[in-house]
Amino acid sequence: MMTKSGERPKQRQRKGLWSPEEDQKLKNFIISHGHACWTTVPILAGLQRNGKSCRLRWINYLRPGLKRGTFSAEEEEIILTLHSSLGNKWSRIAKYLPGRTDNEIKNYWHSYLKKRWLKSQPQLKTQRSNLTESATSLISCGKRSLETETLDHVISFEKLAEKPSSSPPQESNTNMMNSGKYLPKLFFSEWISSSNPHIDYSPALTYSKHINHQTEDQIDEEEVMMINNNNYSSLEDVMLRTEFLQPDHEYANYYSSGDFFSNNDQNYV
DNA sequence: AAAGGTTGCAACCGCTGGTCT
DNA sequence: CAGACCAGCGGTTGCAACCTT
Repeated sequence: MMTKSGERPKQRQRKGLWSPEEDQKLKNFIISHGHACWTTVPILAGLQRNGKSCRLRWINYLRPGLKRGTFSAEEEEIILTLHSSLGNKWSRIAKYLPGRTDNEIKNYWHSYLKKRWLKSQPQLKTQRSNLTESATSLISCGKRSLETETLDHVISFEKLAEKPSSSPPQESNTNMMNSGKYLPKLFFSEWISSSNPHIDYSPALTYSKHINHQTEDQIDEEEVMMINNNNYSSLEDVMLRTEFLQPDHEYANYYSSGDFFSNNDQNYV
């Protein structure tokens, strides 16, 4: 008999931090058997955990190829750029950061966000208060936290505004901030609907090309025009269109495919 | 030195969407 | 078609480590 969540009746399942022994058991089991069904993994591996917990532990901690330690400036840029367009879609952001997990990125964002907020520049405070004020009336009816939701986008926008020469030639970032031309679309991008592929993400789209490690020469004029004219329907369209140019492309797919079982066992000791 | 506050991060919880029967 | 199962996602919580007073 199974519960609704697919778990077998508990024989007192453990919670909390994982011990090194549990880690080893899980790691050994998945290396030798894979994980066809997570609900059966703890049973077969002899762990008093639920499948969800095992999955999370594997993905966030035990999976091979995970990067540990602080984020590089480049990774920060990628997160900020993608977040400004995608919102809190951590798993989607994580796809562009090989070796980083959605949980890690999410945690980093919330830590980073506070620092940025405290360090924020005086001239942006007015703009921020205007933004949060206008946002309050729209968001107050929702269950989501105004501080986290609105701030996320304000901070993202700050980052975009700071970029020195990455703005589209026809309009400076400062002007974008002041004119408010793009603000509502970007600021409320997630609030409106993060799943809507037709939302206009112009500023982030324009800036997104910089995270692909490409020089201007590598982006042909047609693509620049398409981006600036917003002919892509979403940021992912841009990313998908360019990701095959990235050296990390195979690396990123490698993790999502699970192919490491077949050819990367030498990573284990 | 100790108490209280803050930060960072691992893990849990509840929800959603896809798949299967 | 409906319901059950399951994986995955994002929000939230708990707690240890660190910092401040």
